[in-house]
Amino acid sequence: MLDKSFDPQSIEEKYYKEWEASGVFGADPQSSADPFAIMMPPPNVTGNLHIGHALEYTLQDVLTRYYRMKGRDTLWQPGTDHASIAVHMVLDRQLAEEGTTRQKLGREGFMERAWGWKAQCKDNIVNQLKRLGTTPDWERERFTMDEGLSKAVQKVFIQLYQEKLIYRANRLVNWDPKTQTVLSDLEVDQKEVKGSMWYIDYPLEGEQELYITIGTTRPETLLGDTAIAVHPEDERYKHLIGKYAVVPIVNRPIPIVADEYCDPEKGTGAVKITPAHDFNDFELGQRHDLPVINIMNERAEMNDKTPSSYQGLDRFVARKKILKELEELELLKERESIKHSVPYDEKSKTTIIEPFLTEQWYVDAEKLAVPAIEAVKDGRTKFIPQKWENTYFRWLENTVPWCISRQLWWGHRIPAWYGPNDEIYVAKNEEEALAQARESHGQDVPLRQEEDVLDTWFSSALWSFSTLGWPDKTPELSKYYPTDTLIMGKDIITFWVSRMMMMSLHFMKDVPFKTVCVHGLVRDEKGQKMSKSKGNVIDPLILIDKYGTDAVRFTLISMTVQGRDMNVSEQHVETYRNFTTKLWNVARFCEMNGCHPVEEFDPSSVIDTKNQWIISEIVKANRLIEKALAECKFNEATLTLYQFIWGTFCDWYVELIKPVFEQDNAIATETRATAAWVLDQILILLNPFMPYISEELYASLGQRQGQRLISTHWPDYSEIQLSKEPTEEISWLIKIVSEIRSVRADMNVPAKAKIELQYKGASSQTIELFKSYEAPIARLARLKSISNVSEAPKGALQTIVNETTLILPIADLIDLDKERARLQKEIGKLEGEIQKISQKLDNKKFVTNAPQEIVEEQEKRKTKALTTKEKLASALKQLDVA
RNA sequence: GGGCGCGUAGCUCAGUGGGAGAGCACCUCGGUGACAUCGAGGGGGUCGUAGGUUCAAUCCCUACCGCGCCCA
Repeated sequence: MLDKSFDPQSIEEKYYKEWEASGVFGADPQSSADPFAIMMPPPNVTGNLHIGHALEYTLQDVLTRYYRMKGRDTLWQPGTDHASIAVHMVLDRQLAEEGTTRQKLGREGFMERAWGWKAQCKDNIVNQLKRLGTTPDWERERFTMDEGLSKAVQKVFIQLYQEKLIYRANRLVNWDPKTQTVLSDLEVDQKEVKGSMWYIDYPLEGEQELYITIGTTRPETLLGDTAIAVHPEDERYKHLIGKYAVVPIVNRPIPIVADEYCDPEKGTGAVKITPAHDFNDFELGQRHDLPVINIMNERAEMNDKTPSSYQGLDRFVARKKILKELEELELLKERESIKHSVPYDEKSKTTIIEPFLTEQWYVDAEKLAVPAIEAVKDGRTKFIPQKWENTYFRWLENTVPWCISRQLWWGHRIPAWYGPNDEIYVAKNEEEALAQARESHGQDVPLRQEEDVLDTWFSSALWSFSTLGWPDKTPELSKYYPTDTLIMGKDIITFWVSRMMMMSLHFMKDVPFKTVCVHGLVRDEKGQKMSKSKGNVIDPLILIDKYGTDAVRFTLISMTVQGRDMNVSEQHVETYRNFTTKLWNVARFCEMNGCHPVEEFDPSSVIDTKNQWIISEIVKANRLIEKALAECKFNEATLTLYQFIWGTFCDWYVELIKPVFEQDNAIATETRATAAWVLDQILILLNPFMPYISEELYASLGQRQGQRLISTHWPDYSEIQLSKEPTEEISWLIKIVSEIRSVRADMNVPAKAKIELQYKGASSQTIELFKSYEAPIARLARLKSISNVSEAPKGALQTIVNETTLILPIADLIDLDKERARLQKEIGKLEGEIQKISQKLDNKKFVTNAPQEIVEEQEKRKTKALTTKEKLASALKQLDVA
């Protein structure tokens, strides 16, 4: 006997262990079954999984469980990502708290510590995933810095270098002075902030008291100025082009050049040019062949190219000093408050990124992008929803060289060595590099290994094939590649999807996945992004502790509207927790009434209409679920389940069959078997979404001979014969009962009162229906009798269902004025409807142009409304007579 | 500045070229034998605004207003 309510805590761990031990999570490359493969987007080893992860992995688990039940050989490939810069930030913070730095610790010591951190973090993540009930193939778990994956990274790097798709170049880059590494364009966030525009006079060379005034937001870079630029058509400055101005403080003469980049409307129309510290200035500098003076070191402090009083000063301290000095020189004209965008690092969003001139490694992303764009254009990879293809195209079509080196330690060290003349040898190991060097030098020369590591996304880009064993030719690779579905957040389409597409197409000559299903972000109940600083973060484990895994999963899935952000609150979880309770209790009902699964039960041979009806309803529900999952419309699948289980099975079917169990006959036997079968089907269909409660109920309700729900087959209902009569009959019954309930409630008939029902005007068919459903109607509508009459008695409530007038002769219980008002209101509604339809039907154009069936439908509706109205009117009249 | 998305019931949101939906909240009734984490019933929306296409627009098109995101 089931307990009074469902207690998720008591069973989740037990079942997870059982599932895992049964080996059902494992893919089998040797099996002949069709594969279904999903790559888990590897979470960063930086801390806990948040609710967004919970959503993403739940969706993947739903598909994995679903296709597994459908008999596919399912591979859900799990793993974690080393997240180079994020781990550095975590560890740097830890080290700072201990009063040390990674530099003091040294590369090896730091790496040891990072591996320790990774181990701890990874265990935590795996445990969280298990608490979510997810079923990836844990045996195949990978980490981006595993030996195998590192081998793949190395091979890719070397090959791309040989193909000249990786090269080294000295360029202006985004520099993070805090972590002291370069960042790619994608890792930089432009933030709109309040700032100042300072107007500074630059004296004209060889002139007395003549100045050109420039506007700048970064006065400290003045020390690195190499020109002033104006628009060639700007009348104010035309005469100055070709002349020289003098940089204040350093007294360096710099040319005044003409360039269309200058906006005469902005500031004074004249701008200072600092090629080493601004991207636009850098390009302008190249056009005009200007010198590039780098005035900062890697900590963004003033370097030895600046006056000695500035050397070693932080860029913002230097700014203050410059401004003060300019003021003293009376060259600072004014300060204007403005809003402008400032580059911050994408990870911590606190460090201002400095444009900085350095030598770095680049991938020629423009070339690799071409096949990646093509593969989506021709449909080899499809995005769901399709609109995200625009994001993908826009980025790839405008992509810039991908800067892949990072001045960090945690990551894949770039397999390159430098010779005595800084020439480059890219090789698998030092030995091979030495051999290369020996060849070109004719003798052994000392080599220096590249210190930098690769951008984390470089290894993530290989995830879809490196995890399957590439570069080796493995059975996994041939069976599961290309994978089927990738599910990830809209925020990493550019970071990850596009790069996986580029790398996969280059190395595998095929797309990494056929479908990319993009989900939105999880926000709090007010629609705000969750963040630790706002304190609105929802920890999935706390929700799970409180409401159970199933409720949390079902909530997240239900809120997933394709590609749209979702606002999640605890109240939602409560709703679906209530749903588990409901399911639990209906299972209890079945159990208490002896509904046990009958092995040889054949849904097609059922004869009772109610049973035929519920079978056809679940067949329909299953169709909707399958369609929804095929289209990644997860919320439609859960909505279907919710409505079927609660709104159809519990609210109507169970209520309808209660009277059946008062007797013990063939129909009761059939009904018990049907109820048990339908409940079983419910549990199977629900399993991918709510794995625990379904598994528990499945085990409790029948003799399963060790068969677990997780390894049960998804049903195939194609053999079941469906006729439409049961649906029509039960819909009629539901309408009758609902109508009587509604009238009773409106008229304040006491809920307990068992009243009489009379009806008139019924067709012979309807009379038959009243006879065969007398018991359930009487029970559900709280009636003591049902009889066919030719005339309604005085003072009776009347209401219409189809052609039939329902009569409740309870004059003593009701308020006649109220009844009059109710009838008038109903008649009013109908009149409105009739008018609307008539307008359409009177329109000749409508009748000629609209499809025939639409016109007929409108005519039918009108006729029906008219008859109902007439009947209500006569009921009203009779009330007045009485 | 460029691109994208969103404005539907008090709230959160589904949905559709031909009769406006769900959950929550709210109101009324109900301690009945699966379930008060419940049951029955109910109120509540000129589907952002203005045009256009169409026999027909909440849905398609255009403009505008408001909100959000991405990219510069």
